[in-house]
Amino acid sequence: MIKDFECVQESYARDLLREKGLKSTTQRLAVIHVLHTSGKSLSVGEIHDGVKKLLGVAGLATIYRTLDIFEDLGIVKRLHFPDGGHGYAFSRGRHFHHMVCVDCRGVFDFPECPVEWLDYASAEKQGFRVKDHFIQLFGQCDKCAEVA
Amino acid sequence: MIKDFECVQESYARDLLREKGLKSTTQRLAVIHVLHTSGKSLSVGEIHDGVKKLLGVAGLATIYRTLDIFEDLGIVKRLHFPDGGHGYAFSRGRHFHHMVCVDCRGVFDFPECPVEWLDYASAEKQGFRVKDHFIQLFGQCDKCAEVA
DNA sequence: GTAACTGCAAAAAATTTGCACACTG
DNA sequence: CAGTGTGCAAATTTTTTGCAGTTAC
Repeated sequence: MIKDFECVQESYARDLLREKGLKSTTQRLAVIHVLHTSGKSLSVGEIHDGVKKLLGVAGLATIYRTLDIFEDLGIVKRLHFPDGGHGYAFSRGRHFHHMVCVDCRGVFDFPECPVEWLDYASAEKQGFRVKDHFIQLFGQCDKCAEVA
Repeated sequence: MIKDFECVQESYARDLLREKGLKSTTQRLAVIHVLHTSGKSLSVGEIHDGVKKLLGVAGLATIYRTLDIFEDLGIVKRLHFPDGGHGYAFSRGRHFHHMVCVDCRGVFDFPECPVEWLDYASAEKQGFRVKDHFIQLFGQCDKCAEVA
């Protein structure tokens, strides 16, 4: 087992996994470590590479399975990019929204949820009951703005 | 050329295509027809099947290319579903938001844009300039609510 | 006419599955 | 030690590409 993994997300993940009777394996913690040190959203391939660098070997299938679990647990969120691609990033929970820098794919919390402020009058007028939503903001972060 | 294609989206698409120097081919109009008659979001495969039924033959590659173009033009929007899948539906423009019924994948307009009501104070506090956003609401439509 | 398009078949990319072995709790 | 999880390789699924032959304008 590799030391130096400690971060908020790790202990949180350990707890959630334990609650569900799932195991905190080296590979799962490595995925967390990779996401943590990158500080941005990563593609499946990038996560796979990071875990391989950390552990020597890692099956791509394990990465997929791990990300599925983490997404269910709300630790991680699948983000969609304007170019059609997608990636994964930490999330503070299933119902948090994120801002993504289109240049570096860095991820920032977006604390407000504008949808909650909204009454669903127009939705109900169409006979639609809103149960959940997905929001993602695109833009440019500080650092990428400087470079440009 | 197949008759009976006429719908708002068709003439709109024809105009946009012409503006860009692109051609209103039978296949492109067929994609519009299929989306129009379905009245909901469809997977690439479903669109392909629909076009094949209409034209006899249709290359899958053409469907992909057509959807890419239509998405660029803002006629069509790629929607993401909670199960990880995705599909395409008509959009009134690049910046419209939609509600998707998780049962039938029907798509409804969501006229308000809650994000526009929002000041980006918290975003700017983090040094982030918001430039665009993606919103999708999930829920249940009238008909699916009755059945359930 | 001629550029833009198409279908096809092959290639590439992305994701899933089955299974024998390994590790966590 | 029991059941969960892993790596691997193969299977599947999804998307892209190159090209010779069409078609819209």
